[in-house]
Amino acid sequence: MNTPSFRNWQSVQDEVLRRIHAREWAPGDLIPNEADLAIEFGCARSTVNRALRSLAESGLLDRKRKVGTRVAAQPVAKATLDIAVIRHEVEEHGAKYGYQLIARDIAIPPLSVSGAMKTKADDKLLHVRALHLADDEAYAIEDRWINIRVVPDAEAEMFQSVSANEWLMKHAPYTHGEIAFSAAQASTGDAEIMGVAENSALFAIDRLTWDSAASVTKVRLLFTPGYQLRTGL
Amino acid sequence: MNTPSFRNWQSVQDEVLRRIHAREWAPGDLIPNEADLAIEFGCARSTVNRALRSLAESGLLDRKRKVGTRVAAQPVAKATLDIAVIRHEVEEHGAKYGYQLIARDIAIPPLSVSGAMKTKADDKLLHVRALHLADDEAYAIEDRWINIRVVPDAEAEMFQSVSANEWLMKHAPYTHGEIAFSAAQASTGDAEIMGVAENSALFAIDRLTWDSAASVTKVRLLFTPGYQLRTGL
DNA sequence: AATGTTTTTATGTGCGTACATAATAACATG
DNA sequence: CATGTTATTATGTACGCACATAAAAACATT
Repeated sequence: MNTPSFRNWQSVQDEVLRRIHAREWAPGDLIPNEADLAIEFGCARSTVNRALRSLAESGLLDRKRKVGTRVAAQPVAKATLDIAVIRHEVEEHGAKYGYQLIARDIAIPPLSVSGAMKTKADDKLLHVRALHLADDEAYAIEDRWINIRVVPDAEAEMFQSVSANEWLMKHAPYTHGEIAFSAAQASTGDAEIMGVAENSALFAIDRLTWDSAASVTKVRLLFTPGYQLRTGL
Repeated sequence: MNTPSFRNWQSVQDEVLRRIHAREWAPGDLIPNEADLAIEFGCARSTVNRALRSLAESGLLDRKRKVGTRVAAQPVAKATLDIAVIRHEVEEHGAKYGYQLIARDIAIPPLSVSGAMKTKADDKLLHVRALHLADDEAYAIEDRWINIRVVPDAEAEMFQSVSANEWLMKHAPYTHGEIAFSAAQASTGDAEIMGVAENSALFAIDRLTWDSAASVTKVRLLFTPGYQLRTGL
């Protein structure tokens, strides 16, 4: 067997993928070590390392020091979702973006919110509710609480024409966050705003972002029926 | 200012993150080039490269040859979801996993399925419907079509005790796939099987996987109300 | 047999150099 | 002036070496 010499990490990766896929290396199998592969492929070990590391990151390989590299038995499919600003999402679909502020006030949030955001139960937060439109039709309802202790500038912003969704992206950095996807039934009020049947199944995204130890904002986005969040595998 | 010498790529990354977060490098800003940063940090350029490349992969930096590296203006939040085998998902919640086959037959699928799977309209596919349980309660309904031309072994498998979800992971490799998340209303039949109210809002995952140019399987998973798919940011 | 210690081994990472490549800027040419 | 050509520059990556580190295996000790 001649070795056609794999000079770059991508081609090494492709060859590894081919072998996994052709079942030359079956799920659970231990594959040769980096040094041996480097010799076989006619490249440096670091090149093999780059290829395998990247495959491990995407969940296709399991690597352990001293033990070796094995093909993942249960290739946990890792789907990476790009959560963009809603305006961009709409415009990328080729639709005209629209925005309407529904309500804006500073109030003491329900305990579920102050609890999740770890603010004091009697701390006032900025509460913004808005509607995002695509081609003049309801696209998503945004219900957001903003920690004005962390983002004091938000108090001066009326969110009449710029959505909190977009404003915060620019003005409030965050260190980490949590995101959850679920399905929810449209409440009477939401159904009316969106112009859909009551109890429609809505796609919901709940996001909570943090700046170090302090919560920045908590938002729930409810999308009109038919909305799909898609990605490749 | 003394430079405390950043010896490994992680600490370089942390320092870069700190500067971005502290707005020393604001969104949209061009940051110093790798060579300069390497000098400043007292490490090799390759170490800086590793740190910046990784940040670019996670969407926080935009890099272009010759142009340089800039802090992403709209840090597109990339959420990576781990889509595991349902049994594992259930067991990780500390619940007892259960499985029930609802139906299994070989039939001509509706056009929506043969169209998406790019099989001939009169090609027969293996159709499996099953219920996944957690602590003896309905967890998710699986409705799956399998391309028996691509996975002939599936024809001999009855899926009485092993779910197609799990069996395919082991026996049918795929090269790529698409996944979509949405919300759906429970049909009368599904509601009855799951023991939930009709028209409940269910979380739906649709997945279509390919082996090169041939479709392997198309599946829709409907989760009982309350289900959440979560991850960090 | 149970426990602690040392060796071995495969991955993880750092370094410095070299060259490849994309995109821009500077320059030349009709 | 418009257009084509050539430098310049920052990232991208390959290479070979060195050493760090985790984990298992081999060995020694009680």
